Amino acid sequence: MEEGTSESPSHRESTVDHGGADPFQWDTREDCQVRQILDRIADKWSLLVIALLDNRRLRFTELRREIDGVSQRMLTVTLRSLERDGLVKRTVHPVVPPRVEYELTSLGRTLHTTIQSLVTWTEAHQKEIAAARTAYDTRAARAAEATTP
Amino acid sequence: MEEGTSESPSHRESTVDHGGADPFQWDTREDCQVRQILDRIADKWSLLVIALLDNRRLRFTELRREIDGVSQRMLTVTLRSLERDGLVKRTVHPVVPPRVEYELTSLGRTLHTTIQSLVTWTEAHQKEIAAARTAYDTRAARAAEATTP
DNA sequence: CTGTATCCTTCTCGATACTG
DNA sequence: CAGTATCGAGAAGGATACAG
Repeated sequence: MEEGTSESPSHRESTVDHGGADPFQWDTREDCQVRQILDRIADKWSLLVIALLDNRRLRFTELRREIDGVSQRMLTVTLRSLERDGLVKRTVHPVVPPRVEYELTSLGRTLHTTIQSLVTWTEAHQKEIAAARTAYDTRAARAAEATTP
Repeated sequence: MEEGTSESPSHRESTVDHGGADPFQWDTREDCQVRQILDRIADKWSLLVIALLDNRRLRFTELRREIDGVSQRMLTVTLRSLERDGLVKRTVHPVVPPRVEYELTSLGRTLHTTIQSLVTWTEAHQKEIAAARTAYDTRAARAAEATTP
């Protein structure tokens, strides 16, 4: 597998070294911890997997069917990453044909809860964002039309 | 500019159409609203910009200096996206040389607040995640060594 | 100073084929 | 059923040059 490991090829230590006493200081470095988590939950499929696994155990094919559009490859890669991070538990039943089930770990469930606040924010503000986009695009269009009348 | 517009080339309406009464139903579609917001804050630089702009007005060059590693191009692209979404306000002072200042909008500040819960979660669980990764990698290494002794 | 335009490299992801 | 392996298209992002 050529990806999915994301074993930070960085030259710097990943451990945060806040200079002061600030409990939560944003990290301007590229290998920031928050960025790593965000990259995980914001990639194309992880969010959906975490959502669908909420309080359920699902088989590979069930996930694949529910997600609609995910390739076999990407579902595998996504699940491996989530498993590696301890967010998803993978259970292989030694039967034939193989039966593999996925479920959130307790850590995964706490992340799910946290993500909900983001979902809530999005639900609450999507109108504003849509409006801002429209306004911006309208202004941009008018500016372009002023340059080329 | 070949990017940054992200004018959803989707064939479907973006407005959410939950079938039932669930206040927050996850959307399995690709053009899900939450995904759009996540893509914004999880791209390589937006999170840092939002973080640095917290309660401050900064000039282009000041942002560039503070972010460390961002290219001129990507800072511009990032700021334009954030501005388009109504998260950042751009103020041009008609002087020469030009002076442009950026600050969070009130919408941007609420997003900043929301993101903090994710930062908090990350701070609280980064040890667990690191441990999970180590454990997974160790298991994987042992498995590989068992196949090729 | 604050951008925009272009080129070019790197990475991601999907399609496809094959396996235990 | 649940993957793994390989390949290629396209997007993202950095370097560089130029402009108002």
